[in-house]
Amino acid sequence: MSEGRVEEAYMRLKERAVNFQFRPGERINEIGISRELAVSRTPLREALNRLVTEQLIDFKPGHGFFCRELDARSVYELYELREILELAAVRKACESASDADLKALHDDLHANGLTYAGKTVREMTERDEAFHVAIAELSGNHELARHLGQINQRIRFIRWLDMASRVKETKGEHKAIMEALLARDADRAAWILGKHIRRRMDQIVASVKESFSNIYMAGPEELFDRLFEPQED
Amino acid sequence: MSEGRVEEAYMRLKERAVNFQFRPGERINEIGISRELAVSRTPLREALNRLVTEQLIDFKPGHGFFCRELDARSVYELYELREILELAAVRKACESASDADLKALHDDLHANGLTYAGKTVREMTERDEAFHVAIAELSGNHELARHLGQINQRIRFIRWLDMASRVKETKGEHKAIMEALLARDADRAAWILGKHIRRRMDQIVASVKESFSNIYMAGPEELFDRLFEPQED
DNA sequence: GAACACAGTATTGTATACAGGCTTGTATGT
DNA sequence: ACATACAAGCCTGTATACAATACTGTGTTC
Repeated sequence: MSEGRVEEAYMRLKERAVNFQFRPGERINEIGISRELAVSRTPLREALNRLVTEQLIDFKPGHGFFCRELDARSVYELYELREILELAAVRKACESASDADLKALHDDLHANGLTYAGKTVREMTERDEAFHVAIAELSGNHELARHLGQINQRIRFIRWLDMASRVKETKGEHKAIMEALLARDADRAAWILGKHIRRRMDQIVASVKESFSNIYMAGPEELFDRLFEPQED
Repeated sequence: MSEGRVEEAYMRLKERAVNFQFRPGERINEIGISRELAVSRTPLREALNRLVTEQLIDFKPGHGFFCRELDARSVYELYELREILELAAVRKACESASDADLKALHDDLHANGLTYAGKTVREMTERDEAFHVAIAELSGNHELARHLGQINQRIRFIRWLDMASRVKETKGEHKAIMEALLARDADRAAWILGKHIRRRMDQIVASVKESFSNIYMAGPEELFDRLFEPQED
């Protein structure tokens, strides 16, 4: 027993589903994918079924599995939900995180999180998400962090689109949030974080509405791997 | 093609997993269950895999599927998470729910939600959860309601335990929350709702810690079907 | 030219078979 | 009495086969 063909298929399919390496609405051909992943249809379908409950894959009985579609409304709701969870998390973190953990996050942010020159959009988005999830973990509520993680999976593609134009502000805002955290100023931390999340929500939603599929068609891979220019400050 | 053996197995297994009709930690014998549900192991395992990502079933590669275990810490975190989501929802509901929807919820509460005499614990817990989910839906954020629903599944068993002794207060508190909602008084609604959720969190967590498995052993079915006494007021 | 019918093909849904690991019970030895 | 080793059985993990359904493209008719 090789202990994990399902596990591997699950992770690789999740990667594809999160990144929209399938086209929205596209049917997923089980035979084709099973050949690509070198597994039979049985573990493949088990993995797909896991992704269905995470809403990363759609399933229509009698028709098969399909790539999810993201509409503007869901994106809006998911951002709203993200804001709710993150604000609650940052307040709890201010209350109950240990000094050592706060310092560790601060040091990590300053070591890796503030320079974007020469980094790819993909890398910066990863760092961005990691910072936010780290705050959620500092709340001490692991279930909260888990649900935030699930939400993040579903909007990661959008964050990529957004990050391409938002790196510079992100940097300063993360720094400000971190400082408020270190000062254990819950109101200020929540205020900055809320602004940070809501900031371009409207633009994001609008861009989903009109250009989501276009952008996808243009080839997302190119975008993710694009390098940032050297930074000024 | 009968369009849904997986679907049916999924729902029936979910019912069992939510209600702890499997013992915590117990391995789920695929052959046995597949006979009971009259399906083969293939769709059964697909359904089980769905439940794994909902954390209603545990999976250990190479060992099979197991009934989840609920520890006190998770219960605490899930209650905390529930409070976060419900408070945010009730505030949004105060802002943006339509008068008609508010009135509909009010009428439904008064028609069905306030009498417990002769009802079973199961029925009252259902009504309780339905009221809270209805508020979440009134927020207009369907993703929020969905995540709340997922959290509720995992703590439903605990709510049953709790409801047996808490019906009377529940009734009054629901009424008060509904009134604050109708008045669109977000602060008051959130305050009451928060108290309502937090109220016996400590006792609940304590009771999980010591008596969860005992209570289970005693036969949960008996508890769920127990009738309430006639009410005084 | 458009709509419809039909046949052939592709694809899903499920059962079953089988190999390999896990578990359990027993027997043996200390 | 306890621990350990071994063997038998059980169960999981996965591939494959097959039936039933959905899809596609072509030809026919109005």
